[in-house]
Amino acid sequence: MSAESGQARPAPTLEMVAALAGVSRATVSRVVNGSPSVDPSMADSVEKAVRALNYVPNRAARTLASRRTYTVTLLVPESTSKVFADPFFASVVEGIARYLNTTEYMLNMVTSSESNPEKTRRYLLGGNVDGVLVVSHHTGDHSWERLNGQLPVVFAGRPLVDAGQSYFVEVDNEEGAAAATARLTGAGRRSIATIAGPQDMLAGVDRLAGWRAEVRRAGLDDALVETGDFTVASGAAAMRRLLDRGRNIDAVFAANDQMASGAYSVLQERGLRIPEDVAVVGFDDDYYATSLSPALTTIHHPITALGGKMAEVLVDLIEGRPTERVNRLPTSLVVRDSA
Amino acid sequence: MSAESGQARPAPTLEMVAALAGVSRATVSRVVNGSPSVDPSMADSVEKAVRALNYVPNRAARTLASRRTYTVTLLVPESTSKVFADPFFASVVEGIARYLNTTEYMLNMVTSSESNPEKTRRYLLGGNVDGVLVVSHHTGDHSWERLNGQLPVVFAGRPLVDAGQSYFVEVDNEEGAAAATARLTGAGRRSIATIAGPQDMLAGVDRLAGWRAEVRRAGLDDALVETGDFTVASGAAAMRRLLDRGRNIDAVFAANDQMASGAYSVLQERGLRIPEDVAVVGFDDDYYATSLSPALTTIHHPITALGGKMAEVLVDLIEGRPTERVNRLPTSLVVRDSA
DNA sequence: TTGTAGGCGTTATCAT
DNA sequence: ATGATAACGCCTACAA
Repeated sequence: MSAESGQARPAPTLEMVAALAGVSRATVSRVVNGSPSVDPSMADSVEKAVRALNYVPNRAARTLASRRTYTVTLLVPESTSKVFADPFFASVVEGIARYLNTTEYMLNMVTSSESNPEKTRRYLLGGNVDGVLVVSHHTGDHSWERLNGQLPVVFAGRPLVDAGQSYFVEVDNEEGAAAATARLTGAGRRSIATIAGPQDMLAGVDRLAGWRAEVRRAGLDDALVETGDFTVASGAAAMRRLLDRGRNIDAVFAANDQMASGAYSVLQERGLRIPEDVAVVGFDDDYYATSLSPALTTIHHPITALGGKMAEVLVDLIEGRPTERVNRLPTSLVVRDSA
Repeated sequence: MSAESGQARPAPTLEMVAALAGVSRATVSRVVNGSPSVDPSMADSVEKAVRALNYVPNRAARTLASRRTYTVTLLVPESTSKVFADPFFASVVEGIARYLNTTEYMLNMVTSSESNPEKTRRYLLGGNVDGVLVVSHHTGDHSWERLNGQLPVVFAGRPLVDAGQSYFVEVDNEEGAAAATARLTGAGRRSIATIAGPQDMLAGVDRLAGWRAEVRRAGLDDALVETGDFTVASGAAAMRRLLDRGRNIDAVFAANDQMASGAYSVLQERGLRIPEDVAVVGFDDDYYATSLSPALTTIHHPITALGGKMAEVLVDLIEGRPTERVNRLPTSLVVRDSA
């Protein structure tokens, strides 16, 4: 066959279905949209016609008439460059896409060029979208909450200061960190240090708070703190500083698995056994957790679930269903060999 | 009616702009769409009105009337689960998104559930999209080329057997492999082995062919071949088999960086120095390349560019511009310390 | 329960 | 160059 570069036969319309089924367009519309009040026999012949013609409603027409787009936008504030390579982002998107697949909503992505945020803003407010999902890495960046009241928006992570109006879903970092630490206290460890994350990031702050809460609850010293920036190297450096304090440390809670990885190397280079001499618990349950030796006991960070929940909340918002404004997802302890 | 929760003032319409500018809707439409034949002064007042009202064309209406959606779909045949976590996929998408950002096309993703490909098919052919981009991992899976002739489609990677009709863009694996090998022959290596990729994947086949071509060109033995499956472990195993042949090998071209990493460990465990005793060149220039020690000399695989080119070709196709059916992207040698 | 008819915001075809 | 006036395909009161 000769490949025409042009389009082919036009898609069947509601009207054609109506003709074939011998009913009015209104009836077809009702059947297609699952209206409750339609005579079963009619519905039947309509459905037959739909299949015969392989009819699919035209989205644009539907949107124009109903003023609903059935589209939600994934807004990526960062410069397009690196986002997609980030496994965190990838997992969130996966969760979103998976949930949306169970609905009739479509996902479309727009990376708001910081060069021209107004363009993005106008697009969103131009009636082209039913709702917005914001996944940023500047944790707490809710600058797009201005859209609230105009258009439903759901954020990943809570804002730096919760003004009580934006919808968001976050992982319960504090509880997770406390659980990680409890694994240590529960095993009789008495000198528990932590390699904290950056204190200008919510995850860093919350995880440190969780560690501190549990350590105090157990009546232990809460001064064994060194901070890193979530990288392997910073974890190693922090572990080194901790050890150089000359105190006898028998356990470490690292605020993420990468820093735990850094701690491993220092611990091992100093001849300390894991977990015999020093037990280690991480956070995130990522690639590093399983590839380390001994395998890292850590806190599972439900990133995909986070995305799924975001999408769920947004759809609820769009359809006017009552929804919690803030959702905090629980974490779980994954026990392996390091603690 | 009662007030809808959250929603606000309706977006300004073309009609409102026309009223404010004191012209007809047709004229406004012309101005907005940059029609050549409009009186400058008129255009001016229209633009003023557009800004004043912060007018944005309604996408659905525009689509309905023009029968153009300005939307392209990224089709992901795999099961949703793992795709996003794959760095290759992530980079391709990044390239696509970046290019599309320079156009007026929107990107929307649909992961075709293998459970129900017909649904996807109907959506695509239902006039909801102007074109399709297919990124699959089953290299050569062009099962969606059936859409050709109905809707423009561009694939990542060439089909197993090129029937001469589907548009695709691929990286020149063969040339890249030859360049990698030439780095070795050029340095006077005489006994050059290769750790080939799976021979049921195009990348595996092409890279082996490139190695073979260069090795023969240099008049060397082309029997030093062992195959892996692109994983680190398989690379180590292949290296071991190569060494166990008892031949004196002074260089190795690994079909990807991960297998090169595996080769490194075996080489080092047998006390062979890199590159003094055995020079190594990889392919992909990924994370492994820089984290290995000594840093790996490798072939840069332009994944992001691949995505960008795909989008470019698709848009050209949609707009009826002449375009090459097959695009082969050049690779480049990245010289580091292993060869 | 089913059909009629008006409209959703643009583009496109004609005249003018 | 500009302006009426149909479509575009569907939804939704409202009427029957």
